[in-house]
Amino acid sequence: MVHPKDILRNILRKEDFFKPKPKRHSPQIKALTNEIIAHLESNRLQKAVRILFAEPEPFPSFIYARLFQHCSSKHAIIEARRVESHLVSFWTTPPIFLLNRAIETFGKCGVVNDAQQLFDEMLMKDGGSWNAMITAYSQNGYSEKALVRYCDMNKLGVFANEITFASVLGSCGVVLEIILARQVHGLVLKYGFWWNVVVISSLVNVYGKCGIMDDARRVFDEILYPNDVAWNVIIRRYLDAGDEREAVVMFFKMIGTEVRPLNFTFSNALIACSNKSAFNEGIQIHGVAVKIGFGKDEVVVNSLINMYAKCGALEDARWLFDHVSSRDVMSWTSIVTAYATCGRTEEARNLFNDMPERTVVSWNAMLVGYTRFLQWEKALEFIHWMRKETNDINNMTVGVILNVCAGLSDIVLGKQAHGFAYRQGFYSNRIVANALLDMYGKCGNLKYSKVWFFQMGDLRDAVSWNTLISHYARQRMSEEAISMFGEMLWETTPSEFTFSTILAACANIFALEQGMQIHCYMLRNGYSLDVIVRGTLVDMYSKCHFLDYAIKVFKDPPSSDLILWNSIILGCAHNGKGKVVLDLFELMQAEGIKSDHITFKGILLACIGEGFVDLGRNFFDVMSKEHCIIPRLEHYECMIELYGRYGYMDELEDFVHKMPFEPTESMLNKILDACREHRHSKIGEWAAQRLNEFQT
DNA sequence: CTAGGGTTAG
Repeated sequence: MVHPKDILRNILRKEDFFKPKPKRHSPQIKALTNEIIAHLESNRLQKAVRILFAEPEPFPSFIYARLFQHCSSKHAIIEARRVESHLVSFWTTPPIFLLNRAIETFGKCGVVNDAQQLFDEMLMKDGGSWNAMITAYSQNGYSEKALVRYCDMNKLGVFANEITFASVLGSCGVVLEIILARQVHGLVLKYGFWWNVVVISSLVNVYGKCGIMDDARRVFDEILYPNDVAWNVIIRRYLDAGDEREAVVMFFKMIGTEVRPLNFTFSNALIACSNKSAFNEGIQIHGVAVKIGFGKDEVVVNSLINMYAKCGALEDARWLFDHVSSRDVMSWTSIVTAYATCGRTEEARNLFNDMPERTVVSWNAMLVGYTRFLQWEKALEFIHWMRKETNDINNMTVGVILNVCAGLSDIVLGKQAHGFAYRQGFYSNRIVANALLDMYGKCGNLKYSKVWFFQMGDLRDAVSWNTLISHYARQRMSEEAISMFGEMLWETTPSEFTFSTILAACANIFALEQGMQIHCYMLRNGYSLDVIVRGTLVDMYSKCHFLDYAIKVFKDPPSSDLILWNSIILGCAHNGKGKVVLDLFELMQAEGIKSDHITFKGILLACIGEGFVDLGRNFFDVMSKEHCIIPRLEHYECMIELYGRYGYMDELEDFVHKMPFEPTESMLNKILDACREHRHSKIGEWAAQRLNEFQT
């Protein structure tokens, strides 16, 4: 069998026929050539090119190659164009390989149009020309064009080689072209390129990017000696696929081989630890990094800062930052992010102010910190400052600006931000579009939210559906929310977030039937019942007086999540199972679960239901004295209800006068009712008088 | 000689 490479070689040999015979260069050209080399060696590209134009005749071909090489590494577009123009002007037939170099250089300089023009004008092309063109497309983000060119190449019968395949697979990975990638996989095996690490790791990359980790792993395992990039690819793909565990496992497997990791591989492993809050593994990776000499690598240190911050070890992150030898924008941004995302926005801001230079990401990090901790005013002030200082914004910035408008429920501001997003050209970005949807909903303009929702078209995703449904649910339009859920199933897949929203809507209107259906849907389709979903399920069942089911969901599997315990406690309290509430509370103590103000609200409600006045008073005292929970308005309301309902009027009077704040209107009404019921005029008169003051 | 991977925000 004839190897395709040989066929290619034969074709080339035929083309040699058309080449002009190599001619001797004049002594003058030789002198100029030496001059060019001298300039290039001392890094004077411009002068070198100028000398080239001193003579309108061909120079030795290797000099063009060297000039192109310099243009590529310096991104020198003008010089590249000049060298190419000399080549095509003064040669009768420029050698194909030099034109290929020109195409590559244009590609590296980011001027794809120049590359394409030259490619289209070439009368003679070889496989290298196609490779150069395809690579130029794929390196500049024109993945579809790269793939189209590859198809043209096949149609013309030009053979692809390993370089073609590597580029094509890279583009397939960007546009998730799995079908073409599989075809290329077949050709790679057929042509016998299975030994080529570059090609095979590109395959691993495509499979991983398309979410087919099983195939990615199978191909990876067939690499005899994976190199650093191959390991990096498989680890990164596990990370993106959400399999952080396997990413870390693979990282340590790699450490067991001779291959020295890349700094980015450390980053990827550390990100995996951050996502899973795997502090111990993170520390081990830190140890490895120091041991094999990555302790001072900026990329690694920045990732370590992030890892420590995300694992809650802010002080360790700070220590690293303070001791890093050379701080760059990214380490500054990392430490600002660390402080901002854990709510220490003040310290984050101080660090931010000290930054020698900033990027959009640094600005955004601050903004995200403010919004996550609901500091809307500060966020707004920051936005104004940001707009004054820099024009650098991206979709993230616009999204957060819209979040701030939503948080402030300021529709006027929101509309301004809407216009801003439109003018800045971020209208067709998914994050921005969803933020816009959310903003109109939170500002109370649900009507426009819905209009925009339909206008979004292809931009609409599961997040958009969740957003709109949650706004319907939040604005007490539960029926609409539930019917939208039905429509959602036609277009996209619901998430746990969707289910908890819908279940809450069901609970609002006591739609037991639908609630149960949702519950069954989740079980049938293998959704995990996380604590949030279980909490809403418990809520839904107990609101619909289906306490047995609520308890079943609560019990299995056992959980130590406080919110879940609160849900069942409130559920029992509202269903008149006060004694169960007290049992549950005892169990909670035994399990060592810390209670909060909601737990105690449930307990007090239970005492009201059962008429345990002394017990209730006792719990109210214990709450602040032993559990360090400051009683809130609703706890005081409960106590007033408790004393009032069971006629403990002296205790009631004493309690009300000792309250650290003025009684509210509804409290006074409650007191008045109790006084009527139990014929106790003294405090009743007082309450009536205070109520009158309220009305005037 | 050309080719593959890639940090910080949500």
